[in-house]
Amino acid sequence: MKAKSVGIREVARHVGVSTASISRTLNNPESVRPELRSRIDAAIASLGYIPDAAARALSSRRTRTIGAIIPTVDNAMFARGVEALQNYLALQGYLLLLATSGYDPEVEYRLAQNMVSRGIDGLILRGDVHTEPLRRLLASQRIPFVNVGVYHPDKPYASVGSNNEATAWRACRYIIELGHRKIAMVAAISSHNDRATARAAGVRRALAESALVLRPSWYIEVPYHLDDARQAARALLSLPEQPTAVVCGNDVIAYGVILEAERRGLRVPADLSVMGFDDLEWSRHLRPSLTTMHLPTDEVWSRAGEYLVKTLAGKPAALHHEVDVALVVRESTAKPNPESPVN
Amino acid sequence: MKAKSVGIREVARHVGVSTASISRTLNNPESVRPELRSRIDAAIASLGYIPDAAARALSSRRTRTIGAIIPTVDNAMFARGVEALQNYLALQGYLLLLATSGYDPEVEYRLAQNMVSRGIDGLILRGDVHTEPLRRLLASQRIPFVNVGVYHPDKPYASVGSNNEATAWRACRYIIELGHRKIAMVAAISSHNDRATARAAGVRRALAESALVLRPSWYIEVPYHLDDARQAARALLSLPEQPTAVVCGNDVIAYGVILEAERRGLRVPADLSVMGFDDLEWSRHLRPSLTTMHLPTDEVWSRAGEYLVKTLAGKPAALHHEVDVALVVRESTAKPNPESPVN
DNA sequence: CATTTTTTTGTAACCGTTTACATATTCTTC
DNA sequence: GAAGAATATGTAAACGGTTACAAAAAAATG
Repeated sequence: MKAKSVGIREVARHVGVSTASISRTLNNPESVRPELRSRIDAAIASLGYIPDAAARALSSRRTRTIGAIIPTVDNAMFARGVEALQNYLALQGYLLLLATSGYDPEVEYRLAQNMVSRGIDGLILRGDVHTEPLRRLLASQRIPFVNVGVYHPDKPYASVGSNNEATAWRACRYIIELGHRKIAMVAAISSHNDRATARAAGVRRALAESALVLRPSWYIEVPYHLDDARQAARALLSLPEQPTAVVCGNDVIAYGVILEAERRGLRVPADLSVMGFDDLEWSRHLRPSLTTMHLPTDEVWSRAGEYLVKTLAGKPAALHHEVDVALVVRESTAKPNPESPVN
Repeated sequence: MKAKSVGIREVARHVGVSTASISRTLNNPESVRPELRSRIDAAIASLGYIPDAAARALSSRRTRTIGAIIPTVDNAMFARGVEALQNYLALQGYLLLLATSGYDPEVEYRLAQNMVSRGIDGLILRGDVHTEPLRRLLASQRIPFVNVGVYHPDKPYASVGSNNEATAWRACRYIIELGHRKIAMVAAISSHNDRATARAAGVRRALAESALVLRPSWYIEVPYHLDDARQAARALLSLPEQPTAVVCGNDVIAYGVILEAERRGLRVPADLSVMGFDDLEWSRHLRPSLTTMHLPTDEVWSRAGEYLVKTLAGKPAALHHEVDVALVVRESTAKPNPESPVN
């Protein structure tokens, strides 16, 4: 009845060698004579032997597994990034252990604990708002980790991403240079989200530099859904005084704003300019296509993986990596139109 | 220098009991006297002891980890499903080990092997095209698994999803009943994708029942990207004889077709009806909003998790579960228009 | 209160690998 | 071809928990 799956001793007995040789062919093939190695390989194949990773991890203290904790996978950016990351890791012989925290640092901490206990070799975290216990945990276990989506060259732990504040500043600057003065922002929820916070800060700074101010009723935070973005746009466009441009925290929000504006009879960009952030795959296909800041998501994530793999291999790796962001001008932005009904 | 992280023996020594008691408080708290238990809990907390999952897995032969192998996470349906699944599993105290195969059964098999060696308690697979070795592997290791996104009550292994053939049939049937006769299909790549295959078959059957036939030039398969869908639409709409309706393999394709049709000056649905499949979150927001078949993605995936959790707990669970799909009529479909330029 | 039953705790073997170290084998070199 | 060096293989002790079984303590019974 019992399956009694084959272990390393079975294989050893079968070939007539010691378990050490089997282990070696598996982990360090060059160290065993080719003739023997091939006999062992044959036996492994014929017996269908699969090494037990738990035992392996226990005795070698390595798992070749990298953990990643992200807020949610139901977000095009993360989905894409995780895909790129997992492809990179697979190539390097690592497996990805993925969990989502729902933007809750408490949950993030528990997940990290769970992963540590499972023996991950390294950890990838999104952003930068981690609890102190989490940092202590990783330090005490000597687990290398990297923050993705942020770039903090001054901090002592690794990061790969861009400077969100500066990027948002550029986005807003572009809108100002187009001639807009009445500029609103629909941002992502900033609580426990340093990227969202930084982006809002960048916009504020750009405005301030032009002696403009983001009035409270022109700043709205919404979840990552078209519904909510439209809701925000509705509120914005019902105000007695309306903005001529909206800078958005991400492309999904921007698209929601466009949809709602057009539903209300406004033309984008003639009556309202809308600026995105992220440059999702479909942003260039929309009508109007989206002016946005392009982030090289794939690169960010695979570089994060690269950093860990290198570090684990004992090779030197730069602690911080900044990726290039680019302003992509498309159809959703234009000079403010004095003829427009909103003016 | 060495951290020498605390183990169970440390804790035991600290409290002055045997390791067995520590283990028991961890795994079966009721079996230890409350007074002792709380002393142990305190020691665990104060020492910051984290049990080593590898050792645990090795000696108990359980990991409380569920594996999932999906084609890609860069697909709104999968992303959403995985999110729902992981939430459910987290609630049940399981961790999700995720990997993507890129629609390659060979890769899928290798990933499964890797996961098995890591000791997953159960496995979730997308669809139904699995290699024979994979099935043998799971059988020999006695690892319960479930196929997601398909419903095959006649097969001996678990499935949860809908009957894609029947659903596609309904979609096409609806188009036919609107009065369309010139019907094209832009499908997802069918190789190694049973859902795509089944959907195409359903459309063909519906057509056949109305004495219609899907001519070869009106059937195009494309990857899951707006680009490719638009390309296909371009080809379709350049044909000497053009269809009045297009049934699409999923919502992304449908949206691509709409975008391209409108770029070419056709109005949807006046000149061309477009039918989607899946009902993504944004499908109802588009202009025109998408007529499509609604699939309860979240439910499908969490039910898959539920099946495994129940099975692992030794509770009985139905081997097959069919979810409800619904035709959602929105703005992208209409009766064929005799005035239309395409006629 | 002695005896039996039940509950709590301890002992130690075991889970399936890896790897330091010892030993055997093969290759160089003179 | 013997001595020494280099390489290949074997031996056996970890790795850090779990758990069957034994022993001790507490509770129930007559």
